Amino acid sequence: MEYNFKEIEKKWQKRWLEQHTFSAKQDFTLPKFYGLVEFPYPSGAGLHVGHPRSYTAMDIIARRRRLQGYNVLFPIGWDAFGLPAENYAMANKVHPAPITHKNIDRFRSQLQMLGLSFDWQREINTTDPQYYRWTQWIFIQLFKHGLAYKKEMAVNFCTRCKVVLANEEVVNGVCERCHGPVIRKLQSQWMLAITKYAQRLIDDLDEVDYIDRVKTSQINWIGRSTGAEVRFSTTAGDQLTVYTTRPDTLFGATYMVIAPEHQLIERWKERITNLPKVREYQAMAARKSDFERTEIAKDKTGVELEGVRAINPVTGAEIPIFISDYVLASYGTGAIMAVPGHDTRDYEFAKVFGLPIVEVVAGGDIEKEAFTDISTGTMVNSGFLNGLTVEEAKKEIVKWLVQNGKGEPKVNFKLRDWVFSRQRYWGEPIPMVYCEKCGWVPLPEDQLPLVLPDLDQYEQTDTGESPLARLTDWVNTTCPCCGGPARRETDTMPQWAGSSWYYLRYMDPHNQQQLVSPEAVKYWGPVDWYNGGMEHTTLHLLYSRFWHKFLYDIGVVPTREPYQKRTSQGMILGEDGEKMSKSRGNVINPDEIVDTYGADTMRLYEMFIGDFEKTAPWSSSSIKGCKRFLERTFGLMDILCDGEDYSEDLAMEFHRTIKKVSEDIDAMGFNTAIAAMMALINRIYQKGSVNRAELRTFLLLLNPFAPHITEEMWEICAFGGEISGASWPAYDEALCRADTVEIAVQVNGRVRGRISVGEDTTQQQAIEMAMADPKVAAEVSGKTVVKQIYVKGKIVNIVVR
RNA sequence: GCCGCCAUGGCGAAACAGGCAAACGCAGCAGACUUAAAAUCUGCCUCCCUCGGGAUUGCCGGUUCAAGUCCGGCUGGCGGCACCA
Repeated sequence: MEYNFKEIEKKWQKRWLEQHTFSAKQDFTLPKFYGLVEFPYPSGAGLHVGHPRSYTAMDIIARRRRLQGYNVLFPIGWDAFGLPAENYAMANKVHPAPITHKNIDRFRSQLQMLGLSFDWQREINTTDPQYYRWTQWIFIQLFKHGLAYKKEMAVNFCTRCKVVLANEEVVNGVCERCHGPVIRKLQSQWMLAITKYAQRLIDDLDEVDYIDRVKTSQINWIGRSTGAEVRFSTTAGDQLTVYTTRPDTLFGATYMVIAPEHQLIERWKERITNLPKVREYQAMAARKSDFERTEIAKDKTGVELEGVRAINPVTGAEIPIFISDYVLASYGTGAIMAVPGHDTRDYEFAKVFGLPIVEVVAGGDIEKEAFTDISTGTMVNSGFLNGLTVEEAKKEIVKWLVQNGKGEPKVNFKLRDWVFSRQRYWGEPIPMVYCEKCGWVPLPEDQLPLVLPDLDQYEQTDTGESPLARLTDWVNTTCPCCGGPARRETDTMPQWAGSSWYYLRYMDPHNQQQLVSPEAVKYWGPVDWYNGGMEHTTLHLLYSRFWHKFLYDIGVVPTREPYQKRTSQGMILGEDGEKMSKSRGNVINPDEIVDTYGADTMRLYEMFIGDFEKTAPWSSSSIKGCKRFLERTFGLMDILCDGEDYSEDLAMEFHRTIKKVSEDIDAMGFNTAIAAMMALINRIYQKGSVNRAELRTFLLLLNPFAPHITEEMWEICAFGGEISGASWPAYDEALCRADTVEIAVQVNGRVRGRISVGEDTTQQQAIEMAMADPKVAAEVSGKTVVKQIYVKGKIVNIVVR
C-alpha cells in the first residue's frame, strides 16, 4: 500500500470539520485544559512558516491532553484591525473590510490544511462588532474607574504615517512600521493608566509559570527603581523637586538640570535674564526627533537659566540651573540634581560647561571619570555622612530629608501610561462623546457596539485628525447625559486593544449579554498554557495582564493573572541563516511544503528542526528525513502480525518510548520525542515485524505530531473508533529498566573496559568484575589503588598512583 | 554602556541531577537490488596515528576520582533595554 498523503490529509481534515471532532465540550465537570496560541494578524502575505511552529507545538500538547481525557479548549481567531489593511485601503480606495475577510479566508484554509485541531466553532474576529462591542465596554469601565483619561501631551508623531505612535512603537527613534522619522508633537490623547498597576505587574509574576527570559524582560521594561524625591529651594522663592536614586551624593550636587519642557521655566520667565537663548534651545529640542536626541548623546548640550539659582539643602550653596535634553520630561519629576563626581552623564555635562566636580564617595579617581560603584566607596566631603558606606548614607540622608521636610523616599517606574488613541480609521471607535457642559461622557452601554461607519477616504485630515472626523453627521450627536449638542470622539483604539482580552472571549464566544459568563470563565480560566513569540513579551503580554487585573478588580474575572504558563518558540530562519524576508528572497511558503511533502511531514519537520525555544534555519533536505520516517511508519502495516501484548524483545523499548514521548511533550522537547520514535521504528524494522499492540501504541504516540497518517492507519487496522477518541498509552516505570546494564570501567578517568551489572550489584562485586578485565588489571598492576568508585548503573572508576 | 541567553562533527542537533561526548536526522562514501538511474535496504561516517593508542564540546585557568555540564577570567554571536537620574 502506498502512502498517499494528499488523499489521506484531505479526507481527515474534511471529517474533523464536519464532525467538530475537536470542539470543546460544554461539560464543566470534566478536568479542563486551555491551550492558547497568539491569534494571527491576517496579512496579505498569507501564513508564514513561523506560525505553524507555535501552532503545531500547542496542537501536539492539546491533542495529547485530549487523549489523556481532558476537556480541551484550543481556539483560534483573527487580530484583524491594523495598519496594513488600512494602508492597502488608502492606496486602492477600497474599504479595508473586504480585503481583511479575503485574507482571513486564506489564513483559515491554510491553518485547516495543516490539520491543527482548533475549535472552529469558537472562531473570533476583533473587527466583528459583536466582538469589539466588548472591547468598547472594557474601555468604558476603564474610564469609569479613572483609568482612561484624556491628556494634552507630547506624543511621538510619525511624519510619514502621519500617526501618533505609542512609545513602544518607536524603535531606535524611528517608526516601527515605516522607519520614518518620529518627532514630538503636542496632541490630546486618550491614555490608559497602566502605571497604576506597575507594582502588581511585577509582584504577580511570582504566581505564574513564565520562562525566565519573559519574566526578566517584563521586569526590565517596567523598570522599577528606588530612590528619593528631594526639594531644592530656589532664589525665585519656590521649590524645584528632583528624583534621584543616589540621595547619598546630595553633598556633591553642584548644579541642577531640568528638561526643556519643564513647567517651571514658564513660571520663571520674568526672572530669566537670557530668555531668548532659553527659548531657542527649547525650540531646537522640540524639533529634534527622538532619534536625533539619542544619536548625539555623547555631546551634551544645554543652556543655563540665568537669574534663578537653586540652594543645595545640605550645603546651603547656591548652584546654577540648566536646561538640557539629556533630562527627560517624562521620567521622575523632569528634573535632576547633578552630581558630576558620581554620575557619568553629569560628569560629561560638567566637563563641557566647566562646572565644579566634587568627590563625595572616595574609592575612584574623579580626575579621570565619574565614580559610580556603590558597593565599595566611603562617604567623604559630606558632613554628617562622612565615613559611611553608600548604603548606610542612603538611609541616613533619607531620614534627614524627611525630618527636615526636604524630601521623602520614592519609587519610580520606566513604564509610561499607555497612549491609547490612534488617528486612524481601521480600529475600534472609542465610545466617548464630548459635551461642552458635561465634558467627556461614555456612550450608554446599551448603545454598544458603536459601529465603525463606512468611509470612502481613509487619509487623516490635514490637521492630523482621524479620517472619521470628516463624517460630520456621525460626529455631531447629542450628549447622553444632558441631551445637548455634543461631538463624538473620532480617534480609534490601537491594535493592542482587541488582543488584550481575546482569550476571555474564546471561553464564551457567542454570549450576547456578557463579555464572558462567570461560569465559563470560572471553569476555563486562567489559560493553562500560552505559547507565543518573544516579540510580544513587553507589549501584548503586559497590556493583557493589565486589562485582566483591571477586570479582576471589577469582578469580571476570578483570577489575578490571565495566563498560568507562558512559553516562547524560536524563529525559523531562511536556508541562508538569515531572517526570512521578501527582499532577501529566502521565504519558504508553507503551501508549497504541504503540497510537496504533506501536512504531517511539515508538522513533524518543524518540530524536529531543533530546540523549540531556539532559532533554527530551514533546510529543504532535512525535511526529507521526516517524510521517510512517515513512509516507514505507513510501511509498518506490511509487517504487521497478530499479538495483543508487546513482544518480549520490544516491551522495554515501548515502555521507555512512551515515557520519553510523554515527558518530552510536556517539556516541549519535541525534537527528542520524535528522535525516540525514530529509534523505536528502527528497532522494529531490525526485528522485522510489529504486532497489533505495538502498532497501536506507536500510532498513539505519533498521533499528536502526525494526526492524519495515524488516523488513517488506525482506521485501516480497525483498532476501533477514531484515534482521536482513544486514550494515551500508559507505561510501567519498572519495565523501562533493563535487568542488567553495561557500564564503563575507568582507570584514572580513562575507559579501559566494560562490565555488565544488575540492580543489586554491590560496589565490591563491580570492582571484582572490573579487575577481571585483563586491560584493567594491566593498568592497575604495580600501582597503588588510591580510591575505588562505583556509581550504581553508571560507572566504575579506579584511581591508582 | 547595562541586563539576559548562547557557543558540541561537513550540517540541524542529543547528552536525565557532574558519570562511556556526538542519540536522532541531513549530507557524503561503500555495497545490495536494477540493463541503468531514482527509490529502497545494509554498512561506514569528529580528528590524528607508528594500529597499542592519543586528542577533542569557542579560548585560558580552577574545583572534582570524574567537567559539554559547576566556579573565575576572556573571545565571538543573538536578544532586550538604552541619557530612566
